[in-house]
Amino acid sequence: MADVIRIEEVSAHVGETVAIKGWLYLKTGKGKLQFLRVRDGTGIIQAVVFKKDVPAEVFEAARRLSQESSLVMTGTIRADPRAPGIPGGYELGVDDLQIVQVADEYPITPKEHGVEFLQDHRHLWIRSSRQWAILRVRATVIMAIRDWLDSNGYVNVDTPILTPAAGEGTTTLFEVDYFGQPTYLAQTGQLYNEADIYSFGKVYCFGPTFRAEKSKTRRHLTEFWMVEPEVAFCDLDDLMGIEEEFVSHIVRRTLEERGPELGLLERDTSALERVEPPFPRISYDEALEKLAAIRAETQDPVLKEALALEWGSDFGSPHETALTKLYDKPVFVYGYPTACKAFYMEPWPGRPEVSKSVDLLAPEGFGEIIGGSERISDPALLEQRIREHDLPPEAFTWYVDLRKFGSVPHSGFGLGVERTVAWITGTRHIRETSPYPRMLNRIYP
RNA sequence: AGCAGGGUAGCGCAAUGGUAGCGCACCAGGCCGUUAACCUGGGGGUUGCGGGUUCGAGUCCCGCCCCUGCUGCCA
Repeated sequence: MADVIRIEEVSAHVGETVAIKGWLYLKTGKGKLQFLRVRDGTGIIQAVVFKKDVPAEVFEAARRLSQESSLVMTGTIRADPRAPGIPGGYELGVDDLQIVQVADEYPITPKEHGVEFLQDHRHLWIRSSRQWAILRVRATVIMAIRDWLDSNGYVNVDTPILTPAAGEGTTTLFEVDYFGQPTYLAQTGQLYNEADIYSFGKVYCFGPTFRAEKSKTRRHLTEFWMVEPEVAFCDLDDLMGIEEEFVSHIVRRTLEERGPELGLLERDTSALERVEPPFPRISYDEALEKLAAIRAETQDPVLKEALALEWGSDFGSPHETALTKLYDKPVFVYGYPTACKAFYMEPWPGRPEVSKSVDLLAPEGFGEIIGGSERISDPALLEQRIREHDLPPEAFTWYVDLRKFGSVPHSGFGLGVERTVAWITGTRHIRETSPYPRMLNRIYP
């Protein structure tokens, strides 16, 4: 039997007789000619079955194939500019064809479907070319994340998912019964990261996090993946430098390795090619001024109302969108009011009402993909903040301990994988960037 | 949680209070280069659930369930 090749590598096999194992994605029959578009997991290729070139039973088999039927084809690869596929431009002239299974009537057709129907069939929907491309990009983003961190001196030290107390008292947590003791699914690994830097210097944790927020928006999941680097002897400026190198690397790797997928998604890659350091850095105060200016200019009363903001409040979605439209690459906003941020953030020198925090907002209206800060290094101040936020001091004894044994300025951030993939792929709703998204009202399949 | 929109064939949609229809998918037939092919024919319905108004309800009224979009919260 001919060697089995992967569609991804088809250009290296022109003129050869090969075998391809896969599933029928689409069939357009034409009398004595059958066009089969076949997926194998690495791409899609058009296979052509001519009645005069194959035995009658092979042609009959091709005619019987239903969408998603599994098959093994043997034939010759040829270049043909008419041929669709990923990558396009090549097709298989079929000599022989074995059906592995004729699929039952497949519910997802090439036509339109509603959101609920597609989500109910997520186990099948992931085969669709758009979903396939997004999830391939996701895998590359994850590889680029690990690659950059591993090759820049970060040690991967994963943090627990079952935790005894809230990481950031503010958000709602999923409670689980841990042998009779109430325990929570982690919403961040940051506090443990802060312990780990005192052993390794630079660390990151990477895994799923859980937030029981009743959010129903295009940018929220209740279970999402987050990578959280944490660095000793690192201030807020250093942190922004790390973030822009890190994010630029992720984008560059995706452009290098997932061109066909981004093409299928019709992503404007010129916008991604501009993502190189340095990124603009604006303070919260400057951002407020820019928003006020946009607000003064707009004729749209709805937007005018949505952009109203007092000093001291955190940005909402409309503010982020308006702000990022001013730039053609990701933008840092730093120095948020202390009152709207977590308890552990270092205050700005001389301005206790401002924290040494920084968010990174993705361009084109995709919004926040990173949240980070310099952490409090003084034990007395940290204890004071725990009291001010009404957190149970006994749960944070170990965390305060870290400030007593060689405390140093340190900073870290969390990057949301799904939001980053949504931005890079140009996907409007975050649910398509997770293989099996968990949301308010969605836990199946 | 708030505001707005929606639920009719497997899927996407239509239907002044008066015989529930169209496209896709599916089945049968035709077609030698299709790009979500096309042509001819065919089967397929408890109109989300419960009550009410009416001679008559997919359509109007009340309650409930579910979905979508946006906002808040955040990555």
